[in-house]
Amino acid sequence: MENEGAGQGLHARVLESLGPAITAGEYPPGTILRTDELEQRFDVSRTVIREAIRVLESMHLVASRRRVGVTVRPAEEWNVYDPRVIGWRLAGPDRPRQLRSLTVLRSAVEPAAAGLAARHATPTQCAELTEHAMGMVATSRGQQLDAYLVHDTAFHRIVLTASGNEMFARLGDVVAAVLTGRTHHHVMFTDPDPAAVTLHVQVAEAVRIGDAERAEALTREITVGAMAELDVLAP
Amino acid sequence: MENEGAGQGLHARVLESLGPAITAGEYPPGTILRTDELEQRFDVSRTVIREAIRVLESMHLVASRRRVGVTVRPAEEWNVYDPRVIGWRLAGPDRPRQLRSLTVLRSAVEPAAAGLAARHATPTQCAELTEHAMGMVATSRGQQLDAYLVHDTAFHRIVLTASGNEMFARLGDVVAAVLTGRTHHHVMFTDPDPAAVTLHVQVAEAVRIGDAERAEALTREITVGAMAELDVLAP
DNA sequence: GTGACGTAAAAGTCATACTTAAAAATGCGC
DNA sequence: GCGCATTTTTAAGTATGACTTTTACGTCAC
Repeated sequence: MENEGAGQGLHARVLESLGPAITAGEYPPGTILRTDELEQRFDVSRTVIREAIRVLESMHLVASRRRVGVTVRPAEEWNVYDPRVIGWRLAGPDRPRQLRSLTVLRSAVEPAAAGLAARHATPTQCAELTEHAMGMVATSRGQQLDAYLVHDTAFHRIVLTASGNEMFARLGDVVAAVLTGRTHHHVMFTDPDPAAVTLHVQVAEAVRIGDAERAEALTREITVGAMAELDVLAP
Repeated sequence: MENEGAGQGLHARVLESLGPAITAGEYPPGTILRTDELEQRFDVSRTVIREAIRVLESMHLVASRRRVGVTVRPAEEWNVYDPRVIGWRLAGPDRPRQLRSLTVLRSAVEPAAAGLAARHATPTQCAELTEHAMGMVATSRGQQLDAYLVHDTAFHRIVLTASGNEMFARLGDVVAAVLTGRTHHHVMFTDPDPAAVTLHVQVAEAVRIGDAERAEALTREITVGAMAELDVLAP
């Protein structure tokens, strides 16, 4: 996930404080925030608070109504595909749930993307794919998890992009976040599953020769593995 | 798609003017919008413009930099999952492309959702599913496309919700938009494909008895049909 | 109790003054 | 003429006070 950090400007600072708090459930649905209260709390002007509120509103995290105030909306109404919302939830107490739902999404999307990639990938993309698969092999043993992760995320990002579907392509950050989260939460000592590494190599090959069926099936195996892995860890 | 229309407030009015224009490609990437110029154009105060800009910025449609202005970002950077962005693009010249990419997304997600629904659907949801499948049968003949559409969208929305995955559930609006768009663009005279109607009935049944494999396979058939249908129409 | 009405509270809007960052122009030494 | 530091300038960012609009809520008459 792109680290926008505190962003620039005061409104971003307010946003980076309220956003995580709301998505963490610190303000139950229906909670009312008053503008002038926030003004004092953050010691900034109305302008700044209002702009932050507008952004939260566009994420459907809050709704602003006259004579009432800014009310926190229930989680079911949030724009859960907003990269920032995803980032905040991954950083908060809802992390396990979020990681799980994203992995399920990934399981649905990535096989389809791989199938399309087999048809549409450019020679360059095929080459990069093979390259990163090789990189994964090279770094799959001996505590090189960070280097491995770089190749892994790059690999999946390329598959999603090569699918030629813009909606798939924009999930690259999400997948990267899941993979990163997985690695850093996992037993950082265990080397990656050799079977998974092999699968990646095979996917790269299937995409290269344009075998959509095979690329899809192999990718499905990868995601099934990811789901299984999550089941072992999760509560 | 939820018709937020012009929303309330002046900033929403500005947004509903700039958003569609940008997503329609009327301002090529890199185009610079100056705040005071917009102020005059819309005859509103700085506050209003700034709030609208903040929202566009949160959608990654524009980036605001000091001493430069508000620059329009390239389409690859847009938050294409934002419901409003989807709505704007569906209403603009990019409609065919958008409809296509959403249908592909749907093809990936819905079968998986149906599989999960077979495991997690509540009795109530099963009942509703059957009810709407019946409704589709009842309205599938004799120019009742509007009534049919109501059942169709409800059906798919329930499947997505019943999957128990929040990310899937939030695609309900998207699927509804695609179905609606399909119906209203299509030959509004042709009755729905009887095979598709039957498939919906069978999906409802599979979900009811908890046959995940079958629910997934049948839903895949539905989405394959939707893709094929699109291929016939599209340029 | 119900309905009309008035009040007040909070968001929304506007205008203006001021601050800050950074692009661009300027000037200086070499 | 070229490179680098310095100043200038521009447009966004912030702060503030005055005013408008919507609307929840309490009041009063019936």
